[in-house]
Amino acid sequence: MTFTRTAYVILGILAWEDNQSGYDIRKTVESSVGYFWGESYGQIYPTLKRLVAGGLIVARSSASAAKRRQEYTITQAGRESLEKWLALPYRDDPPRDEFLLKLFFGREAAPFVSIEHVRTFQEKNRRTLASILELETMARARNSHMPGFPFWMLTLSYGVAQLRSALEWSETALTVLSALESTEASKLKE
Amino acid sequence: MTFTRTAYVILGILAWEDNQSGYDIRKTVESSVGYFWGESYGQIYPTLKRLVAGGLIVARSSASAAKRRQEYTITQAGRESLEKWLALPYRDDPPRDEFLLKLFFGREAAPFVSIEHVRTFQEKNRRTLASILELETMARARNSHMPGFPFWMLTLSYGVAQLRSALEWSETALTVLSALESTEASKLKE
DNA sequence: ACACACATGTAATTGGTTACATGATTTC
DNA sequence: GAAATCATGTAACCAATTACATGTGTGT
Repeated sequence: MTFTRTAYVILGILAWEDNQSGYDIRKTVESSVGYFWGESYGQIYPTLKRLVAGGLIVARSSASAAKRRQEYTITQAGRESLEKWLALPYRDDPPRDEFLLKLFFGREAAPFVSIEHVRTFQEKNRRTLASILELETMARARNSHMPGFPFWMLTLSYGVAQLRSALEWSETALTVLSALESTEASKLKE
Repeated sequence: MTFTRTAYVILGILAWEDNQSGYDIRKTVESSVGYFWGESYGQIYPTLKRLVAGGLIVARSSASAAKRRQEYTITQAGRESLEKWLALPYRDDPPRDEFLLKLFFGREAAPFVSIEHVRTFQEKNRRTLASILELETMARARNSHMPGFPFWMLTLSYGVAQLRSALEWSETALTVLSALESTEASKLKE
């Protein structure tokens, strides 16, 4: 049997915090690795079945079974499979950043278009940075005893560093672009 | 007719430098936006046909037709279509960074595994940074007169900023991880 | 003669999202 | 009683890569 990366995300999340439903797993993914990894239900539920079939997780109906809720636990085989996968070289998928693409072709558009894109980019990054910082504070307060904590912090500090540098860059980008806009405008007057 | 993003990449590249073949376009993409955008032949050739059918580009056999080579030129309709697309909000596709994912789950693996991943990450980033820097130098020397030049430089400076901050981060990450490794090791001795 | 770069294209597969469908439980 | 959240699942679709297939021109 062969698994997609979703399978290992699920295994990782269950190794981190056990007894979660598909629904829980999605929420956990969002609030832990969400900044750099996403999973959809359309991917999670079928993968859970396959993981059960492969013996890497086990399902049990929740204790308060009123809610038709399945909870999953990672097995020893699951841990071993996760560990093996983690030791494999990570794959970097081909990059596709539409923001940069549109900026690159900026000269084919009206000047304010690129400025608008950079502003949107800036706002998005500000919001993401704020949420990571918040997460970091909460994590430090509640989870600093967990063995996975330092790894979590590393990914957060990476995010913070990247976002801060993106925000710095966007300031200079806006300067460059508005200078460009005014020279464009003065050219039109001539 | 509806086009994928590949179509707009092609239009953008042809607006930038005209009379290119499918093969050329791929090379140009690689050496200009390659750091943040990739295109495969399996995507380029069918898209070229669709763009011709839609009247956004025109094909002509190369002057020295010996080499069975099609060259493409963007039409007025093509420029307009590109401009419209550029003005649309950029979409950010859901992030998926397997490096960060493996790092996040690092505690489920042997300590050296994460260190290895960070080292690989560092080397890749160093190489990419070097190639961007080289590209920047060449671009400045040859293309600084082009109207698209400032936009190009913005994407390059973004890349440089991101990579530098990633490289800084990886130094501290390695420090954290090796500290972790030695405490792990001393725990085993006890 | 061989290898490498030029050049074009298709078919199979992948890996994924989105929309749809359904219904229970909790909270206001 | 309405709305939001919890909860699970499937089907349709999509955008893309990869592998395959083929052949020419150029440099050594």
